[in-house]
Amino acid sequence: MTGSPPLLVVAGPTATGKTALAIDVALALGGDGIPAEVISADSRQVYRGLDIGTAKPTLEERRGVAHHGLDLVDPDAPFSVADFVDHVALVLPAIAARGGLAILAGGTGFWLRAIARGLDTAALPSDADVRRRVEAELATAGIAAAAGRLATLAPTLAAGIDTRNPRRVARALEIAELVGDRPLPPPLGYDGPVAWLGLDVPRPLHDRWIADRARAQFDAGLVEEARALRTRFDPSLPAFSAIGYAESWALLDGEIDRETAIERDAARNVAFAKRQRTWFRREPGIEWLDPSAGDLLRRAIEVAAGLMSAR
RNA sequence: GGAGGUGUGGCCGAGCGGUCAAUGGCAGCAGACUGUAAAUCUGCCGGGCAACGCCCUACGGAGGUUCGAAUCCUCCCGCCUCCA
Repeated sequence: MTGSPPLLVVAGPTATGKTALAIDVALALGGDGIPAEVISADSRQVYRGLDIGTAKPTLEERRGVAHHGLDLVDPDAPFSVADFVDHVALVLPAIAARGGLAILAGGTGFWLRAIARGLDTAALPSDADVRRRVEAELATAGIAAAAGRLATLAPTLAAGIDTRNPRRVARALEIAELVGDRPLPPPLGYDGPVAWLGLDVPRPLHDRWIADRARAQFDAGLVEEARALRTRFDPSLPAFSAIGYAESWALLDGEIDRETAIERDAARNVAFAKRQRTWFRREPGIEWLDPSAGDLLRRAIEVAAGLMSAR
């Protein structure tokens, strides 16, 4: 009846096996007659063509489990949390109608939170023209001037953001111009049972997993994928800040050798994982599991089953 | 053999007599993050301390000049380029 099915969130830093676990759980539940579908919450896997570099699960790896959140737009299309929220809002009711479980798996903490805690995107509109103007203002007048204008235009909003961060200032100005000065809306919450699982591996081991995956991606043709993408799209697109592409291009251009490219790829992933941990540390209620230790699948299935009966 | 260049903190790279424990970048550590979030931003980042100040160790090595050197001189070591 509800538009929201039980939601199992699988969080954690990159290269810890979130996707694989999500699929395993979905298959296990499917075996018990409960349709479970995976929703990827990954800000780079939404782009078509960024496959190897984003570790997007292949059709084979998906093993027949329905996936959402993948290949939503071309790399030159803007795609923000709000777009993700919209997409998921379409997917969720369908899963609910089938009496299924939604498994939201991914490393983009902000997106995970937007779904599982309910980001009120309607209260925080966006407008391309306003946005363009505000960004131009920021570029010419500078961050200090823009922050100053924000402080007078929308003191409440200004007080709540990092006024040294150009992106935050731009967004706050955009909101201020569109809806005026008002406090940020509280989270909407999730309309159904939710459980958070987090996957993490001890650092030294994780570093190795990351290095291995980086090499595997290069072996699997990441460079060729990057080369092809560059012929069709502007390399400065936000999508290509995904790890692995700049490294591949540098390799193609003869600036670095293959080993260096792999090393850099891994190093960036390690740093990224660190930022992800910082984010998830602040996320309350995560049950952390170590994929290198015990049988996390059993536990994950337990939690999933619990969610279904809590429905 | 001759001419020249170069050696700086984990890496890259400024500094070229004092205001230098040494700009900046990267990496690292900690953190923020309600529409670019694999993004963006902030703080810390030689060691020690009774610590808004002091001490120690530091700019290839050893000496020297100077009140004072990473910065000048000498020798040595390493690397690079050019001429033979």
